[in-house]
Amino acid sequence: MGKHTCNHMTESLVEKTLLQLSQAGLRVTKQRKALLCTLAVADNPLSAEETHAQLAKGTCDLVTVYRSLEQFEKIGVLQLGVRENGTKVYCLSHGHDHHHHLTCRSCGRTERVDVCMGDELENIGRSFGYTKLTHVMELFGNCPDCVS
Amino acid sequence: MGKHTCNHMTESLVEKTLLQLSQAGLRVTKQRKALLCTLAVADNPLSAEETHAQLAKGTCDLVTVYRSLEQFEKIGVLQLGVRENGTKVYCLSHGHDHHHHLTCRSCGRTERVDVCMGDELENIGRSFGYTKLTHVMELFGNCPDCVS
DNA sequence: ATGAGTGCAAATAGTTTGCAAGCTG
DNA sequence: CAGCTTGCAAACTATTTGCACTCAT
Repeated sequence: MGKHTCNHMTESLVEKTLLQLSQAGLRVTKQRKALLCTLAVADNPLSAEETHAQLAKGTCDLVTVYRSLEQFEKIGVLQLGVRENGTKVYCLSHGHDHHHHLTCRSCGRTERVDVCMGDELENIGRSFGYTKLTHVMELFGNCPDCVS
Repeated sequence: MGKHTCNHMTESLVEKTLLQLSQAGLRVTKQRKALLCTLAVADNPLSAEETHAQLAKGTCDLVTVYRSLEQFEKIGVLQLGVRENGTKVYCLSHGHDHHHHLTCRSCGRTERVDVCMGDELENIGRSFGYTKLTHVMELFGNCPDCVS
């Protein structure tokens, strides 16, 4: 499986995201390109460690992954999630299609859940007078292969 | 503020919860009583460290807090949440009123959000063939006093 | 009395910070 | 060439594990 090359389908997505970086005043480096490429081909949210592990050896230090992912999330190109154990995970915000995930707590298999009541929730937040609202929503369960 | 004594309002709730422990085959110890008492009077979800800090000095080791909270969550008397930074937090499941929280990321102030689309979400999970579904849902924002 | 529960110490996992050197715009 | 970015080392926070001892049932 292509470890550090982007396929045709994800190429334009990465390009578009890199553009967003510049627009946000961040610099485009080979490390960041590689990171975005990895996230673009991932079919589920990745933790910093996992993202790092996907990169060709020597591409980039783990610390850089942490720092970049955090910055990317701040400018909105990545969406933040949490695992049941508290680990932070990130996935590309494909345009405006905010979504969530259903993760098997046994094997890690992940399904995409397009339902999101984020707006509804954030309106509630607004009604309390809160601003800069964000939310985290994750589903966990045992997948069909992990009936355990 | 009453650090380690339960007031009248929370007393019955703690008693009821202790009963649930026995029914689940767990033992009732003075440490666990103290833990539940602390959680019963807390007006927002507490992390293990925070729970421990509320206890009278010497009541119980931090490790015991971790172990107990985890077990309590497993038998359903506590509800698990996550902070934006991944820290796990717990609050008493007052009967069946599953709920969520809106937390100020600056001062920590917390509001209770009674809206929950958990059933809806867990049905989606079931439609994927997943079992033992749980979910985590937390809202974060800046409260009116922390416009920053 | 028997095994669940506890405390203490130590190990882990995930993440953050400091600082000097490197690269982007 | 200014300053954002990176790497390396080290510090930290949250949480887990091993083991002998204690206590609830």
